[in-house]
Amino acid sequence: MKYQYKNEFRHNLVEWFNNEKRDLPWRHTSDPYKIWVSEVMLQQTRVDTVIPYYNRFLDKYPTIQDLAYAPEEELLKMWEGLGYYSRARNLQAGVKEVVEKYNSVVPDNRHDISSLKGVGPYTAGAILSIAYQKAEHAVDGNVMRVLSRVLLIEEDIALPKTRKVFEEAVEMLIDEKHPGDFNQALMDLGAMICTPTSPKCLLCPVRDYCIAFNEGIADQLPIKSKKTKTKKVQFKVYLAADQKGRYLLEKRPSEGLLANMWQFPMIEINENSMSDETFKHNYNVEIKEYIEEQLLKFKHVFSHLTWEMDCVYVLVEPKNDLPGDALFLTIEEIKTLPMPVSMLKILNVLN
DNA sequence: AAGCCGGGGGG
DNA sequence: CCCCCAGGCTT
Repeated sequence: MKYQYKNEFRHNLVEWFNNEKRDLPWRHTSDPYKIWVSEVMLQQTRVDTVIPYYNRFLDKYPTIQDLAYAPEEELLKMWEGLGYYSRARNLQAGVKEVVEKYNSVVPDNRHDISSLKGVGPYTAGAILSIAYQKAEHAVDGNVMRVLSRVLLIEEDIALPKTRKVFEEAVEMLIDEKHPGDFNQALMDLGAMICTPTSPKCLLCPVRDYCIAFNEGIADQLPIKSKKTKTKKVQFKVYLAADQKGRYLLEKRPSEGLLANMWQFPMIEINENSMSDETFKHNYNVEIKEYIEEQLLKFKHVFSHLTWEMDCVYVLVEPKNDLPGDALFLTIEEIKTLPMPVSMLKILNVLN
């Protein structure tokens, strides 16, 4: 596979980047640890969302050792609202491994860095190219979109095997002298010019070298097959206060959706089960009084799932020991726990 | 290869 | 309503 204009393409792209690049917090450092943090936060997450999290996170954990030994609950609280919470746990596991097995020095080769928890092909290439100036590919959604247009690649980017096509394309095109700038230039171009819909081709620094633009089909690329099917689940959520005005909270299981995050008790609504009976049975409590039959009702949307939440406010009295993962807490205590956004919406009503 | 894993912004 | 976002892990 050859591309006769690659030298000009490369030059124009990096030149554009030097003039137009966004001023982002992680572009003020070359610390591999900080680049690593930014790349993990940016997985499936927009730049504007990440910026405040990134600043707060590195203020709390300025060095790799600070993060390696942070309490998980505190770590999750710092990640609260970002989503994909396993990223935080995997990041800490990877960081801890670097501290203990690599003398706190982030590996500078693809083999070793890829062995770290949470570091996949993209993140490995991003850290290696940006922090260490290694000529490594870093193929993300932006890069696939840009190069599918420039090189008229019509493979389905939803298929895992397609990534290899783009990795080879980057290896062909990459600026060996400025690999970090080259990779980031592709991402900035994808974010600012070569956007998913309505690409601003007239402002594009490499449109002369873009096959799709010259054929007038840039807006038809990339090809992506996957479609999302979203399920609905109904829950009755119990804001259950005891005599002292504390609320019943529980910690979610250590695996699966929203692992280890805290929530108000919620019972899935089935056709053939009574939610209140299940609630009383599961938590060993008696419902003394219904304060609010419908305190709050809302939908919370995930990627593949929608929770339909029906929240009630009840006064309860413990009849026996609570389950091991549940306890009564004051509002102030609740606010220190990591909770998913769905639960923060409910917590806000209590104030 | 396909499913799971959050949340938000934009068309 | 839809899609997509500086993806990775598990099965």
